[in-house]
Amino acid sequence: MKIRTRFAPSPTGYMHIGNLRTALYEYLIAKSAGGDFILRIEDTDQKRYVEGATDIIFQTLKRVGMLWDEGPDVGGNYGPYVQSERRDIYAQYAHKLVELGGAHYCFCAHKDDEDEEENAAAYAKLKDPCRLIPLEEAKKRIANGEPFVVRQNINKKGTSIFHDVVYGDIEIDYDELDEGVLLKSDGLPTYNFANVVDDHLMQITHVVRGNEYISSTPKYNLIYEAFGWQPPVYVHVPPVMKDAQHKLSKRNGDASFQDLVAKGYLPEAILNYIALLGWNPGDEREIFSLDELKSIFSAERLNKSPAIFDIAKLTWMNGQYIRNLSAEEFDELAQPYYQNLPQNLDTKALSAALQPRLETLGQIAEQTDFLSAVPEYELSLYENKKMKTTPEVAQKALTLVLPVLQNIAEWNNENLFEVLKAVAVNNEMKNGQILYPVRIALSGKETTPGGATELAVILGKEETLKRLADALQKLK
RNA sequence: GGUCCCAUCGUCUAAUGGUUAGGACAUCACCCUUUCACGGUGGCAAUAUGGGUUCGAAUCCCGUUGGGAUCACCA
Repeated sequence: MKIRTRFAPSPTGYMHIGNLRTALYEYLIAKSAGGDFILRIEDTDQKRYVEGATDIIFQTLKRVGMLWDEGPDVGGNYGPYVQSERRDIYAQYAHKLVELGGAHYCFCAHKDDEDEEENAAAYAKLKDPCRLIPLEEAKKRIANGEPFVVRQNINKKGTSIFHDVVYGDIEIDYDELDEGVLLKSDGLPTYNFANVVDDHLMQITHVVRGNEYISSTPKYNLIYEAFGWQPPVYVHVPPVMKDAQHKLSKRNGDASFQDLVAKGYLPEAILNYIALLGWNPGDEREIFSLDELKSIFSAERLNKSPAIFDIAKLTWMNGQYIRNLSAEEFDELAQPYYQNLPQNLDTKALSAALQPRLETLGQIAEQTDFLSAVPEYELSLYENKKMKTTPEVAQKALTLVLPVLQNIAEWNNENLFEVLKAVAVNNEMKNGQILYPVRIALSGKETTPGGATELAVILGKEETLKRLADALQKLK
């Protein structure tokens, strides 16, 4: 049978990292076996619906290259793929489930908000009195327009056992299960019902979801059983954590996928990193493209315990991705970050200097701030033990360098370096005694992307000479 | 609280009864070097704990401790 998995997010806002990882695993389980990956939007909670959230889901998946075979926009044979458009289907199956003895109608008034939990506990533990209402009578009340919900029946006694790919066999007593609402009074299903009906109707073979659903899985199996349906293979995954105690969540202001992209992380690197958060290939490789993951992924290697999201390692990995870019690709990705720089810069040279020095594109700003204008700096910056420089040495160096650079034949790194080295030799100075002051004079910073000659190339002849002259003034 | 789940360096993890417990990030040192990086070499660093089982346990069993999840007309 063809493997079919689905990513079924609620459109409640930004795509967070845990969600994206779940989607990745779903995608990989399907694609590593030549199966289909389906996108379904679970918008049955109108209160939480956020405008535009669906677009973010589409864009994010496309951005990382996880294309879906069926979904709201591309269609498919099992649509619609938006739950709010499947209302009639759920109602039909809910009534059918009542007929089959798997659920009952409940007319207890629902008090909004406040005591919701106490409210629910009362029905769940003491058993809903509405269970005793004869079916015929219940139908009459419904026909009369009385508001109702459909509540699951938990009739079984003893222990439920199910198998999970990650956690193995799990046993839970039926006593622990409560008779939750399957169809709300607004006519829409709860997750508990919608996911079962949809997964069956859409012929989903593998259900991947957070391990917080483990304890309610027996309830879903009861529904499958009542309908005579085959339950899917379950793959419950542990959460992605912010620290040892807390899940990563947007509530905490933790970074979402788009936040990371905005900070200059590459989508490919983010995807690569999160794949490794709870999974490993069994050998020591760490850098993978999505295509490579497709060919080596195996759900059996998924981990049971939560993984803490470590931005430091992502940052390192992002640096690896940046370095693996071709010079052209990097230059193109960097362009948006060059917007505030002077017009006449040699950005090719700038990109070449930046590429090996960056871990995120967002670092471009701090690395290039001196290009617009030399920042204020103390003369003590010319002091460097290793280079054997002092402000006095610097003054001498710049005085010697200025006329030489004015007459240089061609303004490129090779020439500049040769010429400056010659200045050092001719004056019995160390290379560093010439080059270090030049670099400081050009940048006003202790650390820069590139050495003296590279900065000179980036700035161009005119600006370089101007900055050297300015620095000399300052040193006098 | 009941129930379920989890537990290897600071972090991500490997080792499915026999390894000097391996790798990566971070960190530290050194090398390279026109600063800083990149790159290279090396160091520090872990089986939560107590009992079993076994010739032999990170690995299997039990307890303890710690952590998480769940107990909604949210998903």
